[in-house]
Amino acid sequence: MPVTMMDIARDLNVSVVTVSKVLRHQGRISDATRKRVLQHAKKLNYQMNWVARSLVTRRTYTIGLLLPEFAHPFFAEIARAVANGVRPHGYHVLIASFEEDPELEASEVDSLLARQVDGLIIATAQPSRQAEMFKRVAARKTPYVLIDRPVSGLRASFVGADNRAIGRMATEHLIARGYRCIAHLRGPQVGIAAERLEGYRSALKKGGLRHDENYVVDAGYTETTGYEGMKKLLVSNPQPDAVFCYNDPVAIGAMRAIREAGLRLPHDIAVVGAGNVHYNDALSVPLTSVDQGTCKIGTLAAELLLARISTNRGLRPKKILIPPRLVERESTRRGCDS
Amino acid sequence: MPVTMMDIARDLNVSVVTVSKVLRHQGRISDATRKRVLQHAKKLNYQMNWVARSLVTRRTYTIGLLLPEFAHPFFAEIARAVANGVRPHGYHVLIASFEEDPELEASEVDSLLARQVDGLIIATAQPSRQAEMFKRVAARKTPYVLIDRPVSGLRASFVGADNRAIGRMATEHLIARGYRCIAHLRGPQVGIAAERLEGYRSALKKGGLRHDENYVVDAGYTETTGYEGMKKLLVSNPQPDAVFCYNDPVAIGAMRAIREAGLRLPHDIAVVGAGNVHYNDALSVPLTSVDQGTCKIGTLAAELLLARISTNRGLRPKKILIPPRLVERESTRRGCDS
DNA sequence: TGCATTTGATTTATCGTTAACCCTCGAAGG
DNA sequence: CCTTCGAGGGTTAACGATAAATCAAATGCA
Repeated sequence: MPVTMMDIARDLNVSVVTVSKVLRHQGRISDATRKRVLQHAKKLNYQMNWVARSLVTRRTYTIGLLLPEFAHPFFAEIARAVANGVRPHGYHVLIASFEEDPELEASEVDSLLARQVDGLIIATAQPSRQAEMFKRVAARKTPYVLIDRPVSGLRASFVGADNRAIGRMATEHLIARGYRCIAHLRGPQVGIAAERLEGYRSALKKGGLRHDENYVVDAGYTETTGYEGMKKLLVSNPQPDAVFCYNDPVAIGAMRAIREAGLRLPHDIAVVGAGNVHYNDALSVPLTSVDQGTCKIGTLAAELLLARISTNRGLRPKKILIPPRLVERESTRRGCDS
Repeated sequence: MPVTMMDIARDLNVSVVTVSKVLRHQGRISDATRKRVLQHAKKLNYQMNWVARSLVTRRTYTIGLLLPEFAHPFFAEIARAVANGVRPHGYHVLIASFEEDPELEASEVDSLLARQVDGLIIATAQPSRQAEMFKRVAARKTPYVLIDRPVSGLRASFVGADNRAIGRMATEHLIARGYRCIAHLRGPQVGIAAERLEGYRSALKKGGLRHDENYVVDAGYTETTGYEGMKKLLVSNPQPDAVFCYNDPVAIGAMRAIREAGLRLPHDIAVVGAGNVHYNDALSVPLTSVDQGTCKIGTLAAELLLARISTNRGLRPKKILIPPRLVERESTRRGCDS
């Protein structure tokens, strides 16, 4: 029912190809006919049928964005950056979230491939060594870029935070502020958490501080688990005077536990988070946090992917680590209030 | 390069149509050939080319989701609900954000239509009476559902919060808790804010309280503007003992202003927000808020749209208002601490 | 046996565009 | 006058699927 090139062609007594050429600014067309076509197209309010075009050009100008979960502010911001990054180049974004379910993830990847996306950006939840899914993507020669969660042993482009640096920076900050007994609420048993832990350790070592294994407690990645984790830390002896938390929600949970224990923040215990979510300022004690450059991750991933798409091969995988940035707030400012 | 139906057909000495029928579970096919086709398809790792299918069936199984902005938790959650809502029906979501720019919005709508989406879900920023964009959508007979922001005078389906009820519920709650001098930090000059204001007024009236125009102050929709707005309210005479805020960020800003003025919360002034963002619990004084059923908005919009798509016409526009729900926290619990 | 019906598959014609090649006509050049 | 060439188009054949119609062989039924 919508207007097609044929409608224009018929009305103007020219061939469909001529119309197509005009609309693509391609081929030799006289100014006269070009004008007529353009004018009539506008009059009929013609809109390209991208499905038809895609079929023949084999390009959809669509990229797939596969995320574990959108509601999370981190991924939401990435989605935003990706969409804004590809728009100027005429691309659109087909999103899919898989709620941290690896099987759903794989099936969504297949769907996106079937829809002929030109490229994929994935924050994967595939268990390591399970490269089956990526093989299928590679088999189609569809370019893809991993974000946030690297997959060891996979020759693929990657953009993510420098988690070691995050751990190091947070811990060094605490040391610089004079804290000496620094604990860590670590995240779930995956690569990211391990790297942040490693950064924490290396900073302690470099600062000449003893590393006590009791000061590292599993705390998941939510506020609740952070709260629980902190309660465990509070009974250790000696009580830590600072905590580096896996992420901001964990830090928020930890702060609640600290307050409930009747301790003052940051006077008795300082807290650093990671992620720098935008409401950190609004907390009772604004939270010092390591910003992981979320927006940049999305932007760079988009850039990288578009580069892969246009120069269709020859490029070797590129890994980009975004350097973190410390945003200091009240939760680590002992110097100021005591 | 990818495997096509023709590859399968050639290998098996059957026609392409036979393959197509098997894959669609349609038409009469003997068990023998069905099995052969299925087996060979799996062996070649065949994946449907949805672009080709869409061209002939005129259905892309793709819906467009147009949002003013994704990073906002409200819209992020809606996106999530929509995606999860349509997935079981085989649909995918093409997203576009327009950063509150009406012109960009219109151009994105055109792009999505050109990509032949089966339907659209839009949280529009088109100025009222500017239905040009919607006319183009309607001209294509592409079903669409508006969310969150209604457009007056447009015969279109809509799903959103019941803003009058939100204003009423928040205010009634304050009245029930014994507050008598209730102010309102209102949002920007659009429909939503006006309705919440209206709800606020009607609750005051119903509660037999006098309505003082000085108690209604513009406060935008961000924390900063909320902070500024509250400072103005604090110098009014008599000082209000409760504030209903347009949304949670505004409420957070207001709470900061209250604290900075040396007043206790909720003892001296109570605060209610709206939106019930998920970090309200983590604030210094957990914020009472009116939940607007964000998730439900997305889910229902998806449902409604799919219904329009499948029964292609005859349905008259349907407007759904999600009834709000009050979530009480510390910020309005005077009874408890005094 | 003869004719209608069912079964299982094939043929043909799109869907709306683009790629690749072909055609025509007038002007230029020898 | 004949050839050549380029400008300005047109023709034909995909792209990878589905819809609709058709067909041959097997089956049913009187």
